[in-house]
Amino acid sequence: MTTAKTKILLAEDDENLGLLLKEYLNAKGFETNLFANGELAFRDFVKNQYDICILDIMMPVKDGYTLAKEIRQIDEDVPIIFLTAKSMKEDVIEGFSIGADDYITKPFSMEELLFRLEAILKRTSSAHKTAAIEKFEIGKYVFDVKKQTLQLDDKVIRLTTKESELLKLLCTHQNKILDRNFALKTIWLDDNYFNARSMDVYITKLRKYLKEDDSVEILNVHGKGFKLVM
Amino acid sequence: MTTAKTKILLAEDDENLGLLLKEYLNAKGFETNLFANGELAFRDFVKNQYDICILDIMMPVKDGYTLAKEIRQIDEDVPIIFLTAKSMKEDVIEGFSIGADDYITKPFSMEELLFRLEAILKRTSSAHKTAAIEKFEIGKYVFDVKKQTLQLDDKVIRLTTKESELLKLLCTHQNKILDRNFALKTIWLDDNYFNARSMDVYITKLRKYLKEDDSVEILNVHGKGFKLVM
DNA sequence: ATCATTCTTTAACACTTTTTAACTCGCATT
DNA sequence: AATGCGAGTTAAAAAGTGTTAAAGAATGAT
Repeated sequence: MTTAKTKILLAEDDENLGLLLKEYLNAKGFETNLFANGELAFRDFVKNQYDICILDIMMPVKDGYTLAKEIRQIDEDVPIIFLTAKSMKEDVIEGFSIGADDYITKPFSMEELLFRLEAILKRTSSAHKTAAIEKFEIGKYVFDVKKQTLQLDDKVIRLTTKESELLKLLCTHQNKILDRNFALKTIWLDDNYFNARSMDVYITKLRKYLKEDDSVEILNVHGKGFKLVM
Repeated sequence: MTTAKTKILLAEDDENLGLLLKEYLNAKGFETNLFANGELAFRDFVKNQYDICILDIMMPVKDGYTLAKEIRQIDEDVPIIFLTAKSMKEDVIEGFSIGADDYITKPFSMEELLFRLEAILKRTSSAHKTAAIEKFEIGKYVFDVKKQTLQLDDKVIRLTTKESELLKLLCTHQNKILDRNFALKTIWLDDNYFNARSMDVYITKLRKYLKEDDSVEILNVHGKGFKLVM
């Protein structure tokens, strides 16, 4: 039996660094595909199966963060590592790193990258088998995150992506306050006024879906966020 | 079903001690996230679900006591252990330990920490299942903390967050004086003049809600605070 | 490509929550 | 009784939220 090589998607606009990384990783036994911007990387990601993605944040045409978000749209699980400039503020990186498995600040050593890479692959490959089904019980409802459905007895409500993302955040914070801005940055990527209003609209929708069970409620905490209590 | 690791939030500014504790706890099967100050710890707490918090009192930027209060704002139940310097007076510690499940004076052995940790987890994890409903009987009223409702016979009054928080504090101090500044710092985080006046407005509101039962009263203790008697 | 459908955002308006202001009353110390 | 400060109360201001409908985008089928 032949063990397939671990496939790496590498998005890096700096050609020197990109080729260097590719050479190094391939020498270490990986199969690396390099793309000069997020657009090209994404087009290839759609067509191929990758085990891990290494994305530079700063890239022309499509930046790494946007790319990561798009990758997440079609694959919730593939590990993503960000490459960030050291000059970036910690809180910015923190925002970026949401949904990422790790980030490395430039300049970094090849060894460091390899180390983290292996740590993540180890961690995710074992977790992969168990984390397949993710369901929440919300009162009498059953919320299937992956299938984006909300089930009550024999009635199945199909949720949209945004509805599902928001409900998932509420569930993971159940009986705690889900901070408005956190939710906005996580789901909408930007906590501006319009996105905030959009979120309010979705809260209304979720409340409508959940109104059949009085033991479940989405409370508002003025100026802070929302709380799913049950 | 997979048993998830118990997640520990560790806030400790002494890097040596912090890493040591983290290593030790992880070796014992916990998943520990270490933060160098209260600010960083809080930011992460908002985003993640922790099973227990271990907070050093003395920390730069944001001390452990302040952090604990903010944590309590969004999570009433998560166990909190304080790490305190031995030099602290007992009465100070007592004040600090309000809302905490335990405190350990430095220096302490790893074994001691582990012992207390497990004791608390045992205690709270079993309580968790029952303590889901937190209700107070206030005369003929029933106050549901989680759902922020005040019920009298078949009439249900929906309380706002601030109303609910204040009433809860009054209930936990029933027939005892609820200190003004304590309440302000707990709910408003700051005991300035305007917040104090705001609190007075809320006292008026609560009195109105509770006026149907003469056996219940919110008394003022001049210059000290308020007392819910019944 | 075009149309129909679904999802998401924007707009509009009503309503709530919280804070601030203003005025009044009461307690305590002189 | 006079003073000063704390507290009681009401109302308005300021900010935030609830809700519905329609516009705009994205998606999928013909």
